[in-house]
Amino acid sequence: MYKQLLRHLSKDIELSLEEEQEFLSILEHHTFLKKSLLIQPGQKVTKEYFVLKGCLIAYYLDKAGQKHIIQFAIEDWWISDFEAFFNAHPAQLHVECIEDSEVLSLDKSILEDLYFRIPKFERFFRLKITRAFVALRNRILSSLQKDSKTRYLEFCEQYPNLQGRVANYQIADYLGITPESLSRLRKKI
Amino acid sequence: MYKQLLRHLSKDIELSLEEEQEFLSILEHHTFLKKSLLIQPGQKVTKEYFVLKGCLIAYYLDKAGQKHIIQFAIEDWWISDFEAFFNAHPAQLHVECIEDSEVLSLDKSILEDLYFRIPKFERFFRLKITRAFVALRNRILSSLQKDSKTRYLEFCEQYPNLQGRVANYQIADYLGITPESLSRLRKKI
DNA sequence: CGTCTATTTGAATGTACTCAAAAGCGGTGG
DNA sequence: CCACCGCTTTTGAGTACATTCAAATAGACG
Repeated sequence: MYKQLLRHLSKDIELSLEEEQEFLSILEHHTFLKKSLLIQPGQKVTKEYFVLKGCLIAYYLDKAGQKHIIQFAIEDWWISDFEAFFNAHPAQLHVECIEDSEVLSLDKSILEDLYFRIPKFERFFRLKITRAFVALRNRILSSLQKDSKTRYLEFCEQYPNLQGRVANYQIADYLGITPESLSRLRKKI
Repeated sequence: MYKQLLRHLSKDIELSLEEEQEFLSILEHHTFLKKSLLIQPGQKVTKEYFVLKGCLIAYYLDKAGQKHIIQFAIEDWWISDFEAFFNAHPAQLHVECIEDSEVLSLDKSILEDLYFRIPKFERFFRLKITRAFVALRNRILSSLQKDSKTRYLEFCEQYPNLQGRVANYQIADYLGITPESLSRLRKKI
């Protein structure tokens, strides 16, 4: 079960057996049912989550009761309310399971200790956040530049594994359009 | 002149005098006239830039010849084509001075050496990219959630220092609307 | 003063939105 | 196995808003 995470780490850094053990020792394993909330607005966020199995979303619920999905996460993805996590602000987002899920959690202060002891881990998380940054930058570029049909096609291409696991109205929301509009543009394809 | 950058670093990490010297020794100083291009599409991107003075933009030029501004940078900001920089891809963006500017440049491979020698710097750049990530996440959330008037007002609030230094049609582009639309909504305020 | 660029205004167009309703789909219980 | 219920998707009609294109005005700079 932890092999999955070690394989994930090994793409960026090489760890000795002791370092692997040290890392695994600070993780906690959780299972959640569909609709469970890992994070709710207002809470302190001390953990980020690595998805072993299942599917989760991070979303903002506005005053009008409208959900705005910021992130999907399936196997091998990390999820949290990262703003709250990094800046020690109260959460603004919900993080919710949309399938029964299994995750590993990583505590912020324990992780920061680890950074000091073994800088290699700081390297790993720097690379991880850098890639996430680039992905967001491309998402913005895409929304500035392209029409919704193109963005939908790109989404399908980019996240083929999400097909069938997330509802179209959630994809619509992620893309910043209404479910009706998405339905209409899908018909034209 | 380097004090500005050291002050910037000291917000996140504490450096000894030797470490400060070591860091300064790997920087290069450049001055550029308005309209100079620091990066053009297709080039290798080996440097990121810290702005000492002036104002720069990073933008994507699409097939229709339309500019799409991804980032502004003034004093104490970093700018580059970060995707190209981090992933060693050819540049997709232009980075251009919109005022006469003075910058310090930091070479990628030299910086990575430094990370190994002094992990503290890896920490600094991890924190820097993390904040940039959070800012982008908020930009996306804002574009999913809010109408263009609200987004314009937020922009003015968030970057008061850009007032008067960047043209309205550039702000319009950054917000993803046309200059005409921006002009109309400004009239209503 | 004249030129070039940026901003504003106007009118027509189009795209995506809202609201409402129907159709499709899946799961549950009789 | 079928009927029903809730939820998702589709369809339709009317509306609002941003866009395009064109032209006029305003500002900056040599």
